[in-house]
Amino acid sequence: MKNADIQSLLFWYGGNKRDLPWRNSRDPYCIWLSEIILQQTRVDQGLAYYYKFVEAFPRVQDLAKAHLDEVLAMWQGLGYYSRGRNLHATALHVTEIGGFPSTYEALLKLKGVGPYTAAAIASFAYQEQVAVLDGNVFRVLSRWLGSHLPIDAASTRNEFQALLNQWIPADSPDIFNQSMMELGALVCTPKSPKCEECPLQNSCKANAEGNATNYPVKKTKVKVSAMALTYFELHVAGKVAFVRRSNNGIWAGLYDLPSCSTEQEMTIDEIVNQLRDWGVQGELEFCHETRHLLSHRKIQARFYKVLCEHMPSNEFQWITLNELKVLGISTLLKNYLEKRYTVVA
DNA sequence: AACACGGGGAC
DNA sequence: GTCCCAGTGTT
Ligand code: SF4
Repeated sequence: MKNADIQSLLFWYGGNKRDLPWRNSRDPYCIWLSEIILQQTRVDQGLAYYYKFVEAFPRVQDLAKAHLDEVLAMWQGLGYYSRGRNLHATALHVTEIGGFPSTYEALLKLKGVGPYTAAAIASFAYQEQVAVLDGNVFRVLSRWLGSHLPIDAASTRNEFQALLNQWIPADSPDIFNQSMMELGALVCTPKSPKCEECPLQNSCKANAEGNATNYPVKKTKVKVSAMALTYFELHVAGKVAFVRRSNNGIWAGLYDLPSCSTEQEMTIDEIVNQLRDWGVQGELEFCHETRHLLSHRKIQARFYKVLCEHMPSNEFQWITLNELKVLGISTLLKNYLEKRYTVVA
């Protein structure tokens, strides 16, 4: 990219940027928080969470003092819950070492901070001359170059990163980074890019070819596998059995009804056996069936209810639906509970 | 290098 | 239905 292109880009940004709260700050905490929230997440979706977190935890020390369950409850609905767990762990670590690291290389060592986020914090908070490379920048650059290299190959990332690091101006690395991302978000969009409004239109190869949507090229497509999830609402004396999901896999660390994950729908025999293993006795009632889509899973969920005759001797936590309000649960379970109990989980 | 990991908006 | 979003961690 020539200097004139970069100047056009920066000028365009000055006149067209959105007013986003984290852009008014050079506080590494606010920038870090916003960047974690916005990983694979649209600004529109993340904005409310950003306000919620900043209000509840104005400083990184406040976030460090919170319990992980509280953080995950606030993260509920945003997805990619390992972000919430890493957010809390990093808040503890940063508080421990007395503040955020101030270089790209040091930021990269933080949990939940990869190449994109490290570059974002380093450039936005500390004006380090390191380029961000996110989905927007990949798309803009792939089109501008007219590149047929798959953007999900490591070699392409390295190549793009080297070009950007060559172009990023020393006196305004933060503005350059935000300009590239903003251009991808507002003009060089995945579908129907507005090339006629683009500050790079005269130098863009894809625009010259008149086929911007031929780019970018990807080699992999995420495959969606089917999965059956059988949930059990186990009641004893006004309380319901819950478990805390493991720190691996889907909805890691969230609270959940006891459930079984299988490839095929569970048979009644399998269900009866499972309940016997748990020591659950009582009449089994089928309640609800629904489907839930994740990026990589197509889930068929079936919900059963048992009014237990005795307290099963096992590892469940028995809580009231009211107590559940302060615990993080999946959107699938939240939708179910809202449908059945009109509670706000 | 390939895969796991959410949810929602736009088309 | 499809695509993909201010990506990172694990294997
Ligand atoms: S001219 Fe079109 S394709 Fe090229 S960078 Fe601008 S919006 Fe993207």
